[in-house]
Amino acid sequence: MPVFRHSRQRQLVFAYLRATTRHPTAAAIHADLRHRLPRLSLGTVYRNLEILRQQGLVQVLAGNGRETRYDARLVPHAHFFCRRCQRVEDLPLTRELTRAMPALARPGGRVEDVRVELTGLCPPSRRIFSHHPGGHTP
Amino acid sequence: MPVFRHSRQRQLVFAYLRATTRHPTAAAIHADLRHRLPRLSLGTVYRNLEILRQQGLVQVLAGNGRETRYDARLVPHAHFFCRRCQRVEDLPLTRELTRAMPALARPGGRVEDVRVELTGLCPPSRRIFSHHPGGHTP
DNA sequence: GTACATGCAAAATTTTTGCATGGGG
DNA sequence: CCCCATGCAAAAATTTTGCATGTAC
Repeated sequence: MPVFRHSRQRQLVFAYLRATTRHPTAAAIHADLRHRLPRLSLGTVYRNLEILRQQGLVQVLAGNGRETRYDARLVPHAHFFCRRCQRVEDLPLTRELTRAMPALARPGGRVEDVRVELTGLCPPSRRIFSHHPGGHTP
Repeated sequence: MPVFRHSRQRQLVFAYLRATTRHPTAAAIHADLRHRLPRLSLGTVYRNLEILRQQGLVQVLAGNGRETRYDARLVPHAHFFCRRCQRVEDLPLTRELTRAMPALARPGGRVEDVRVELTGLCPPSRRIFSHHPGGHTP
């Protein structure tokens, strides 16, 4: 296992993720960081995200859509994907759930990560949907 | 919303998913079904998976790797991704958990799908890992 | 007969990688 | 100094789509 260094790029990617609550894609991170570091390449963003993930500093959100999203919050939490506005929202996980989930796995293995993802409509999006004429539930 | 038809291809894709426990990727489904239907195209597999998902007949697994995997089991269950052997295994979800999870969401929205995914090492893979010389925990 | 579905191939999208060069420890 | 990291561009991998034609209803 290599000894990872602290490059400016890696620090920026990590700091950016820690500071946002938007669960950005790699492309979004790249676009935003380019304002500060114009020569930053998308490949470098991907490479750093993968390294940070290996270190357990970054969580990967798979989601429904096709782009992978990233998150650097350390406390265990779930994610809510709104299928209309495409936003991802953090949800607190109860202690109870946090404890109950690794226990689902077969004994003898090793659980390294737990992911809870809900999909649906967030409250504002749901309101918009029900105001639409032509809804199929009059 | 279109009135979906029952084409041979769609029936095959669905029947295949119902019969397997391997959580295959679109490419794997295509490869296997080609033995029965040589002219089946990968695009058609993707289109049908998307339609079946809209109907709630197929669940999409996001996982860790880059390919999306599919599942047609109807009972609520979790998934365990082994990072070594790359297999995906079903885990039963307790009634309690099944009920507790939609309740995490903010009231006023609508939860349409819940996904629980664990990542780590399955029991056989963990054994192999600990037999490796050079492990860092002597 | 109409609208949905398919095969095929091309395009679009997302992610990874090879290589020469730069820089942290 | 020695690796690790970067930028850049090309390649790979995955998913979507346009179009002519087929087929379920």
